[in-house]
Amino acid sequence: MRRNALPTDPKMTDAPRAQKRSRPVQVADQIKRWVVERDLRKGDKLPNEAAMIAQFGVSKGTVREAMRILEAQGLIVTKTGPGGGSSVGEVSKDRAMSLLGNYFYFKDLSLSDIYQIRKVLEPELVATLAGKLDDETLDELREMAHRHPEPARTPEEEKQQHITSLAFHARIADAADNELLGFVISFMARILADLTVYRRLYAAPNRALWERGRRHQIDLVEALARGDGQSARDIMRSHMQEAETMMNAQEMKITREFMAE
Amino acid sequence: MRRNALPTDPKMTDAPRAQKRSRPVQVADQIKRWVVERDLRKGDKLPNEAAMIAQFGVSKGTVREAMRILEAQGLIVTKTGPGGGSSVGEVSKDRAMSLLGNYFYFKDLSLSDIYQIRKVLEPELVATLAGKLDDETLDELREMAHRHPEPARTPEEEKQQHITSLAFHARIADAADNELLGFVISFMARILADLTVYRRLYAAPNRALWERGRRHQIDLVEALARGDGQSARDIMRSHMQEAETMMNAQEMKITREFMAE
DNA sequence: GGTACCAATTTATCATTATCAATTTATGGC
DNA sequence: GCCATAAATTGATAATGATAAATTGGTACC
Repeated sequence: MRRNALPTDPKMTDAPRAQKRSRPVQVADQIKRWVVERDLRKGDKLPNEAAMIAQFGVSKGTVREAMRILEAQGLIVTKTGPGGGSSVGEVSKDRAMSLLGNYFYFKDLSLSDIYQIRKVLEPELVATLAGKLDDETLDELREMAHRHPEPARTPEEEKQQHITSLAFHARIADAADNELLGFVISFMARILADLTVYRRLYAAPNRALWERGRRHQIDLVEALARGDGQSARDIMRSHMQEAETMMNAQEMKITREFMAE
Repeated sequence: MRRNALPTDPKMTDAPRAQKRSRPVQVADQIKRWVVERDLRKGDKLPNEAAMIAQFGVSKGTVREAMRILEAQGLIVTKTGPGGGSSVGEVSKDRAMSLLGNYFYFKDLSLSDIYQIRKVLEPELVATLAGKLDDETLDELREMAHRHPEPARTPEEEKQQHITSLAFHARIADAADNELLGFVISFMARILADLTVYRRLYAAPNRALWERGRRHQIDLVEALARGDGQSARDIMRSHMQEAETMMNAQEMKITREFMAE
């Protein structure tokens, strides 16, 4: 299947274009078009600096600034030395999350915002994933679900357990066939994981609550393993409901760092 | 409330860092940190080129490349002239969508992927929005719902109707309190809108089907206006179900352009 | 003759410096 | 007030050298 196309220039038409935008940006857009026209894929090489200088009739500095633009967007990678130069580089999930994180840096997301979405998306995901996970993935999930057999006794342990739990959800998301669904869920897990660096999320929960959360994960993996989508959906729903309750019980200002790549 | 923080550098620790990454990237990261430390906001000014050259001890070209990196990510804007220079610029929704679109360029999303998510998110959104929209927004929605009183007679009209319908959904998403929820829904609407540029999405639908779709939108606006969240949710669910059916009836390869900023 | 190593060469990008052009705000004359 | 001009700032080019890494080629060893 042919792929999607890169965004080059929306607002301006072709004739009066080329004005008002800096040369590096124009060159970057031309390179994007060049890549799309040829349907280049990850690893395919671009012309080297000298060739671009000649082709676009701009200076070396301009070409380099254009390359930094494309590099910052994750679209190319550049290497020095013989056989080096720039080549098309698939945008990594990490980078995409960082760039999206920059957008939400200014947005003051709340925990309830995130849980409103988790509550509906995560059950949907596990329902479609039931019976489709390979043994290796299931084993990984089992390991994570069983990793902490006792409630945390220190804030450090608690933080570690929380991170493991988020990694559990992210691992499921990574297995999604639906890339968009998987991405959104992973993104939320990452936001939540970043938060724990700066603030303790869970207040000392009682043992019964903790045990229910653990059971949820364990039961979920087995429902996924035996292909029981409906059970998986129900368990996840219940799990999300409970997690949200715990979150809401906390003082919950969101203080997130700009995400790192 | 304090805001989230920018991603500077995850993988490397502080000591052995600063190696292996190009100077422009290092400078860009330092500027990010500088911005976060001072909690600068949109419009706040950064030091000018000359000052940065002095502060970081690098050449003008390096500083400029660093600026292009930050600019490409939407984090700064730069102006020439007296009183010009670079300043912090809130990442726009459009740019965030473009950058995210670059990621999915390589991912071969299918229509059913998108509808799997729309089916659960859009009903959730309208349920929380019922009774909370101002009159101006409601009027806009009414206008869009009523804009095409007759089924399309030509492919051009049909495309226009489809775009209006997606704008309807995007308009609702823009009104969301939950910025993440609104963003994801808008993003999906934009992907779908881009698709129509290259391919006719709807096959000649029968009049009854078309009329039901129109009714859905009209009824939805009124449910939102009178604050009836449950009805709004049900209507949207039904609407998504029907739209998905129409989509699935089509040959549906996804061929999207790289999104433009 | 082949193979493993190591140094020199070559091919790229990386980075600096110097200089001038373009743009836009500020200023001063009227 | 208006308009021309100056000043401040980024934009762009050219020339030069530094740095990184793959290739080449030589050499010793078996």
